[in-house]
Amino acid sequence: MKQVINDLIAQSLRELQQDAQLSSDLNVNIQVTPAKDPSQGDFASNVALALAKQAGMAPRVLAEAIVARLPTQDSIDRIEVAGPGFINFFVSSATGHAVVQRILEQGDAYGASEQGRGQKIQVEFVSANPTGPLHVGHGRGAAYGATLASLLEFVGFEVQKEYYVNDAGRQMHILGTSVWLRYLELCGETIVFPSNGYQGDYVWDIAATLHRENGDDFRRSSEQAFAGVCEDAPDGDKEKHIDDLIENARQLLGTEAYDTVFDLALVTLVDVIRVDLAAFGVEFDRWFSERSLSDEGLIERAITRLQDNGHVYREGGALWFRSTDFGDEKDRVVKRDNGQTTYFASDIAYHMNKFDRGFGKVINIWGADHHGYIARVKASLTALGYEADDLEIQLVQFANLFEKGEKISMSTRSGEFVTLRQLREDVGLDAARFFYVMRKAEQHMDFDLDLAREQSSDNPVYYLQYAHARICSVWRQCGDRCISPSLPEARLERLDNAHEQALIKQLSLFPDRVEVAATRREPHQVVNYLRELANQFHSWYNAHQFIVDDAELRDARIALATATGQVLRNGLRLMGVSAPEKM
RNA sequence: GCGCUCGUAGCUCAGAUGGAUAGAGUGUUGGCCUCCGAAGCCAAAGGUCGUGGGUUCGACUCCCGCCGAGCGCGCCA
Repeated sequence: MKQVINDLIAQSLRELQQDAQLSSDLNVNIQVTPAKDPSQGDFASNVALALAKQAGMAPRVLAEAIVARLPTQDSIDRIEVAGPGFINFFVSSATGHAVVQRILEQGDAYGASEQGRGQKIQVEFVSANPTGPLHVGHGRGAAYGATLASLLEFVGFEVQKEYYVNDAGRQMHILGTSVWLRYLELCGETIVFPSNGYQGDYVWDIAATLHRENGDDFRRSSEQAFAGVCEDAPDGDKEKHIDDLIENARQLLGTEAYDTVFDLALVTLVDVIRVDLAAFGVEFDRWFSERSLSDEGLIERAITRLQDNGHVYREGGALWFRSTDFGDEKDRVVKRDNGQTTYFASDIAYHMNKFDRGFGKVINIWGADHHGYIARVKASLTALGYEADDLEIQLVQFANLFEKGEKISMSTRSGEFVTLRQLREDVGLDAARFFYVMRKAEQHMDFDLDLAREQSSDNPVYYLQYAHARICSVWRQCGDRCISPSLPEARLERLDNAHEQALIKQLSLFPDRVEVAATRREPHQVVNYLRELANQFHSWYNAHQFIVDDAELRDARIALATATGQVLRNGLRLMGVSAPEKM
């Protein structure tokens, strides 16, 4: 409908231009928005206001001129000029009835579109280091990314969901060594666990598996493990301490055994993460290994390409990428003086690889703490000859967990954190998913555990689900009373009260809101839409009886209720939230 | 110090590309079930949109200064 009105206005403007009432070189962006108040019609446009200056006419005069040239259209009953120069459109009720029909016909597909047809888009999200189970901090990115991916798919994009596994860094070595030290303890060695090691219980679990599968094969004495190691904090350097331990582990175990320990830790944790995410309703199409980049020579290739393009120089024994040429605030090292490539070099290679895989658009969902990397990654893409704007980075702010009015603080290293699994088991999948996407992603958010846990009216997720359950209940009631509504022949013109008209209009807005949410990468728009929809349904439900003796009216109302249920279901599905028939 | 994100009702938050009277939820107060699910509905109260300037027909929205919060500024990953 919005599009129809848009076209009408465009046509009117063309005519005015042909008649030379308007100059032909106008720069117009026609804006049609749903009206806020029924007295202002169904849709409103501010073109006259926006164009008044360019046209050299008073807004209201221009508005009248536009209206005079608007082609007539069955779907529009009335057009008015109002306020400072708005053009208000009153849509005919038949148009609304057609919407209800369409929803019932299209079912799960109502709201879908072809906007992104033929375009490949990648959404990379979560990508947490596999050094421990996911915690609640990762949940927001997971829920946001999964919902965004669903939205993009719904509007026709070919979407690939990817998880970048950081399996090559120092953190992984710290994890591997932490596992090995715990294993030594299980073998009977007495050790003082490094303050910088991973202390969570899961490290013990992996160590136990290691011991079960390998017996004492990897046992070395505590004295050997700690030989020549720098002192730990508080008196020593805890970073140096753990690095020395890693080096000792490598020496004592040899490559093969060391890799066995390392890989067991990696494989176990990636698996834990995969299972946690699946239970959270989030599935990935691909798990991309950072190590595979170097295995396949992609990092060297990326650096060579930068070099060939003349964007690399050597200084102080290291190789630097001159990212300042592309808007970064300082140049970045890609290869250290010890010959090792940096994490950033991997990132360059990874993004190069993404675009080489044919994605027209790549969306990275990052925690807000990574914002400092945007400039350098984009710089590298430009330097390699890619279009940096094809990489879109969506930052997700942290969510602070609150319980009993107090903030819960967390630390991965110490093992003190609420895991995503605990959260889900605590508040339930629906509430967890819903709470995470309820707010705009870049907004700092307080996650109220008590509220999420609450199975009461205070919990917003139930508000939507309750509306859906009520609709299903109406059908059950019909069954109990041996009434079988006939939807296809429903006389929808019987839906004439204000509640019904408001509800129908809201239903008609769904496809547009989905498109806006997808285009602007704002899943919370869907949440807001559904709350409005549920609110309109509840109001109507309270004001009118559905199951009435008048069969015509009854069928019409049940048709509208059913259509509402369908839209609620479609919206909730996008967010990974269930639409229960009873609750 | 520099940079990024943000600041809207007591609390938690919506308000794209500037548009009509700044909106929900929650909390407070008062109503509504002999009736399809009261996990619901209706109403009232609640605001200097952090602050001071600027741009214009019009600013929560754009520009500049200041205040406050979170995060980031490694040859770590």
